[in-house]
This record gives sequence, C-alpha cells and structure tokens, in this order.
Amino acid sequence: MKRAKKKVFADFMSQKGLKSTKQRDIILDSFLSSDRHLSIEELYLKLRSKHPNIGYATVYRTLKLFAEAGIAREMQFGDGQTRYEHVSEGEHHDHLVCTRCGHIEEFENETIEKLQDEVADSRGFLIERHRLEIYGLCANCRK
Amino acid sequence: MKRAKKKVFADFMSQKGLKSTKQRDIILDSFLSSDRHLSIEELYLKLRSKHPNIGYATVYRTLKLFAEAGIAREMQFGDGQTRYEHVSEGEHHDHLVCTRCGHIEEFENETIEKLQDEVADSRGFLIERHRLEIYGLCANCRK
DNA sequence: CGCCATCATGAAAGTGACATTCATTGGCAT
DNA sequence: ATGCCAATGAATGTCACTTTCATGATGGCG
Ligand SMILES: [Mn+2]
Ligand SMILES: [Mn+2]
Ligand SMILES: [Zn+2]
Ligand SMILES: [Zn+2]
Repeated sequence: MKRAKKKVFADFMSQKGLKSTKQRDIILDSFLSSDRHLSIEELYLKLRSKHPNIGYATVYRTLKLFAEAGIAREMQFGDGQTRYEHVSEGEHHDHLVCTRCGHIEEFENETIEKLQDEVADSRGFLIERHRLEIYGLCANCRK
Repeated sequence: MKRAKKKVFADFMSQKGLKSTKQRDIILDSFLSSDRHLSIEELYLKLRSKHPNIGYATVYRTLKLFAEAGIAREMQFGDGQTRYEHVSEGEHHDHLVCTRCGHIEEFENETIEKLQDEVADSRGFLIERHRLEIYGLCANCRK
C-alpha cells in the first residue's frame, strides 16, 4: 500500500516531466509512515531532526504535489492549519474530531451518503464533493 | 424576527455591561437585513457607502459580539473568508454550496442527524457540534 | 562521461485575512 | 454636567501560507 502510493506518485511525476529528488523521496516516506492527518508544520518539524537541510517551502510544495497526484488530500478542521490526509483510490470517509486532544477518527456511513444524494437531488444540486465532520469529545477525553 | 434578535442582542449587551452605540445599531440593522452568509469584508463594504466613518475593526468586533450573543454563527466554506450567518434560537441546518456562483442553500434532515448520533455513540464520542456541507453546482449553474 | 536546459531548493520576502494596540472619542450612571 | 470606563478606527502585529530569486541538482543527449 505504501509501495503502491510510491508508484502512483512516481508515475505522476514522470508523466508531468518533474524530477525525482532526495528531498521528495524523504518527504514521501515520512508522510506515508505517519499520522493520517498531518499539517505542513508537523511534517516539517518531524523531518527537521534527521534532515535539517529540508526547508519548510519544500515540504509545503511537496505536499501540494501529493494532493495533485491523488495520494493526499487537503483538509481543514478549523484549527487554523491545513492538514493532509492519506487518500486511497476510490475510498471516501468522514471525520470525528476531538475538540480537546485533537484526535481524529474516520468513519463511513452509506446511509448518510445516500440521504445526502437525495437532499441534493431535491434541490437540483449536482454534487461534486461533501464534508461531514462531527466535533466533540473522544472516548478518552470523556473519562 | 428582526425585532426579536435586536432584543436578544440588547439584553446580551446590557447583561454584559456593554454599551449601545450608533455603530453597533447600524451594523446590526445591516446584518439582519442582508444575505444569510456574509463575510466581514462584504458587510464592511456594504456599509462603507452610507457610513464611511465605520471602520473594518468595528465591523469585525461587532460580528464577534453577534456570535457571542447567539444571533450569528461563524462559518468556513473554504473560500478563505469567515462568514457570519443568522442564527435563531434552537435552530440548526446544514448547507449546499455552489462551487461556481457561491450560492448557499440551507437544509435540514432529521434522519441524517440521527445517524450522526449513532455513529458518534458507536465510537464513544460526545457530540458538541457538527458540520455537513455539500459542494457542487446549484440548479441555476447546471443549466 | 560531460553539457546544459530545466527543474528543484531554501532563505527571505510577500500576501491576505484576521486580531490587537493605543490615542482619542463617546455612553451613561451619578 | 462630570467622570469613569467602554468603544472606535487607524495603524500595526500575527500567522499560515505563498511566491520570489539566486543557487544547486537532475537527467536527456551527444
Ligand atoms: Mn462522506
Ligand atoms: Mn446538521
Ligand atoms: Zn480527545
Ligand atoms: Zn451556482
């Protein structure tokens, strides 16, 4: 799965005539082996210790590339930072966000999706995408 | 309804020991008689012609007060601007957002709400709030 | 290989939408 | 009318990107 995404990215890059670099390899590796909802800053700081020579701008631009290539998606959870989450082809999910500890859980609910389609249909809307986020306290923080 | 919200705000202000001012009256009046999803900038510009002496900072702070008082709510639709929408006591709704013309429609769906509760329960989450936004083309823009 | 047109990098500067400061103005209880 | 304290708005600060630009790397070609 990690290997599959590396291939998707490599294909995207060569198809676009872009180059393979040491920085991009390192950033991709780190991204794929970390939390599913990482901000630019977080990934940058995570790399900083082992690779102090990688700049914030490179992390920023590389994450944008991941999104373009379809292996990442930009998300806003209202904490003031853009987060990048892993994307798998054809997969979709929504989120539960803990307002205390920041923990993010994912869920899928086919019935909700269907009801959204019905709402859109009834208004003549053509759906491109949607976002459903439930904010509250996670099981841990409720204790 | 407009009168009801003015009272809610007036009560909030006096209860907080805050003062009634000409600017706040004007801003409240303008807010209540405009689009349901207005950005600070939009409201500021709308006022600018008739009231060039009202500053951006005052509009900004007054909208925050509206939110505190419970007659407005801050919303993010991903266009880079915070929007303030009208709120009525106990009312809730979600949104359909047109990605072409920016048109925003509101809807309520009790079944979706119930399913969200079930999802949260099954994960041990205690819901504080949620957001559901459907992005796409409105009936007009599809033509 | 070695060239070199392109692309990539990162430090620094720019941007945009808030958010705060501060000197001055203005409510309003007494 | 007086004085205290909140309100105002021009200016400035902040923060998370976003872009610029001089320098360094990549990789197709001969
Ligand atoms: Mn979904
Ligand atoms: Mn809802
Ligand atoms: Zn938590
Ligand atoms: Zn539209």
